[in-house]
Amino acid sequence: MDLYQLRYFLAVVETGSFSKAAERVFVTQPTLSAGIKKLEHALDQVLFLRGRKGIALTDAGRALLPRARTIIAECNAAKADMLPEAPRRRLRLGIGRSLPAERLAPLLRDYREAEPKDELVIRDGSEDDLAGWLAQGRIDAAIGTGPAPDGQGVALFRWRLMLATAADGPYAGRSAITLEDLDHVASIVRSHCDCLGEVTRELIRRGIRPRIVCRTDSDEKALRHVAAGLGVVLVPDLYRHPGVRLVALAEPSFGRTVSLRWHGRPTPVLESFRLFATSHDWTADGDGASARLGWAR
Amino acid sequence: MDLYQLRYFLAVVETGSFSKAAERVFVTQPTLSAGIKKLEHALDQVLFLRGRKGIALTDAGRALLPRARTIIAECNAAKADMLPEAPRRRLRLGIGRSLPAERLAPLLRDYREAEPKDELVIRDGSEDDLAGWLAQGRIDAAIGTGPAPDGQGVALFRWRLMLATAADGPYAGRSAITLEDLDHVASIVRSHCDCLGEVTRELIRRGIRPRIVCRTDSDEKALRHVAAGLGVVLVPDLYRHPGVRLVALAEPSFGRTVSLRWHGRPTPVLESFRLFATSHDWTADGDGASARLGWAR
DNA sequence: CCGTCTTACGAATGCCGTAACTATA
DNA sequence: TATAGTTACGGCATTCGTAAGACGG
Repeated sequence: MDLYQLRYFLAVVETGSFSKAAERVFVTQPTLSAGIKKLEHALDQVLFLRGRKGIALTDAGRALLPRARTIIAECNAAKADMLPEAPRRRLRLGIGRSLPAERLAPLLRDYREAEPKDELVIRDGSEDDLAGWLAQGRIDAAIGTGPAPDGQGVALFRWRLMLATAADGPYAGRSAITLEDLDHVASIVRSHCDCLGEVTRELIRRGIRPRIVCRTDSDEKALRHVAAGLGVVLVPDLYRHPGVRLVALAEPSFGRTVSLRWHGRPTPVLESFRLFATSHDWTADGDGASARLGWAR
Repeated sequence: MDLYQLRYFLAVVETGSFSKAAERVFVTQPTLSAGIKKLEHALDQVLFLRGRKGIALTDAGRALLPRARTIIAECNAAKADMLPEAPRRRLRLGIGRSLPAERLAPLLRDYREAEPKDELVIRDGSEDDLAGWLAQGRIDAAIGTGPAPDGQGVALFRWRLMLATAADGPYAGRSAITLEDLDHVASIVRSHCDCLGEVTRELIRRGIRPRIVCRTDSDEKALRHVAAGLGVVLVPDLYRHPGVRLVALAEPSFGRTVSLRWHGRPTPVLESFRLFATSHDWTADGDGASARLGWAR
């Protein structure tokens, strides 16, 4: 067992792929692959299930994960301890309200562990807030769905609206639905949804009238109502909730590309964060279990 | 920075010397020396002060120590996690009452970190107790001053009786005293002391009569009384107490050799523990600060 | 055919041991 | 002279990159 192997291991877990992990640790993909193999051999355990859908942790891998995290975090902290008075780098980061916190948390935690000396200051707000703060220099960068000026932003991932329905409800078995299926259906409206305008316009254009049973600006409440069978709701596919199944919206697809964007010349700490964010595994769940794990269980 | 370097680092701290550390990690001494140098270079910090009296940790070394401990402990634990159902090895260890617990604790902690799967069961008792338990097979090994049958014991370290006196008291400035100096001096008697018989016999033979002001079987109480100026007391040189200075007993030297001993054929776990105990730094304080540090401060 | 991971091979790095050296007591 | 640590040098393991192969969508 060796430190670099644990770094490779964490990189694979955090990026969700061998190739992206290789980028993150600045080696070629075969080199990283060999490193993981060495680690697996040293522990005499298979750590990842390599499947066409991606990478999944085995039980042994899950057992190793928290230990690897603390080992690498302690190493980084030890190195940080030794550089006294390094000018503290700060990154003020604005985050769009529409992004679920549990998706962002792993990225922030991973970054803090990798760069313990950097200070991350998070603030969330609407897309308008973010644009304003960015222009005023009150934040250094923003993660959201707003447009990025040329060369001052990178796409991170894309989400699409999906229909959230009770796991035992009428649509639970369907692989996809269309807007027409929503006519007269008991529906919940997330009043803060980024796509609300587009969707209602399209519904009106097609003469579809869902039966609104609840309006809320809380995603959590909306999903709980769905789980309870009150109705259905359109949510970004990032969300997960017990008792709720997500069904794809077939024909007109509503969605947003979430990007990291900034204003002016990127600072060093921003470059470092950008490297992390662009190679992050956005499909993973907040607790480290992979969303792709479905195929492995 | 690399794992093997941290292992070297811990070995040096725990054994108090480069040579003994090299034995412990099964490399030659130059190899270990180079490893430490690599670590110091990687962290850009001097970790050890090499003096003629031994090794002392620098501030940087002290800062690194707890992190190195958790890193290595987590690594060992991770490896241990991967071997499920390894037949749990148990070592029942008897410890003589005369040994201060704070001297033994570092050894036990270090061993537990190095071999997290092994189970250490500690029991303390008098030397007679230890001998009896050992013969009955109720403990696997004993650490104490009793004699070891041939080939069934190894010496660990030797202590001598020293005079404990108040730091601001009359003897505090002396480098050594003789028994004669104790005539009519206010003295405390540790009634459980291993050497009590020898000492009193010698005092009587010489016609020396200290003035007994307190009898106790608590080392802690005795030393507190000394610090308060009640009198002096003879204690093993292992002891430390705030406000108490130890002065050597010049001419007749009373002492004991502490050894690890067992009965019959040593088990594998005992061999493993013996390796640790024989290369342990018995001069170090319980909190990891070195007793030899005097020369470095 | 592209994306993803594995296998194969040559080069460079670096760990390790032996041996010689230095310094203190 | 003995003990403790450092420096010098050669052997060998291993990490890394490049290139080619296997595998599925």
